[in-house]
Amino acid sequence: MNNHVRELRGEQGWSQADLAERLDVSRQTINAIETGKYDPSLPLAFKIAKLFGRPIETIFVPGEE
Amino acid sequence: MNNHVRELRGEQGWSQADLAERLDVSRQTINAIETGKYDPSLPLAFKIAKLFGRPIETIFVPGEE
DNA sequence: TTGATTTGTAAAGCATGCTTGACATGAGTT
DNA sequence: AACTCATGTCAAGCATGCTTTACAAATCAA
Repeated sequence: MNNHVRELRGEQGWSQADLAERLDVSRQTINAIETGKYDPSLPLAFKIAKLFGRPIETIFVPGEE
Repeated sequence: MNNHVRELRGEQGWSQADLAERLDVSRQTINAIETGKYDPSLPLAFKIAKLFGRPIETIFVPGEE
């Protein structure tokens, strides 16, 4: 599952630590998601989508590696 | 996290076992999601949304218990 | 070049998602 | 009554998501 978290974070000028704090998760979790180590849980995906003001489907893209 | 899986499944006249088979998961997984025992993973949420032809946000509703 | 920030990564541990197998109950048949 | 199907639930086990701590490498400012 590919995602656009890094680009969206970059648009806001946020570090991984900044984003982690806003989502109330660890910085390593953000890094793991951005580097494709694993997918977020559904609740975390919702928090990410809400923070960036976009539908989940426009941030996370299944089927890609 | 609340969801409308049971209603959507009912509209199609499918049993939990039917839906499980279409999603390639166990019947117990469907039952657990419908009864609110846990949320699906993000990949499974995508499969459910695709099967019912609706956005994830219209099937899963965070913030409710 | 030194120092501060950012990112990547690793290990160990706990929490959650999903599996198989099994059993109980209720509704509808025959 | 006996049978079948759908649903709920439990236990044990494996896979994944997330945590903290820690350290290394890259970037940029001064």
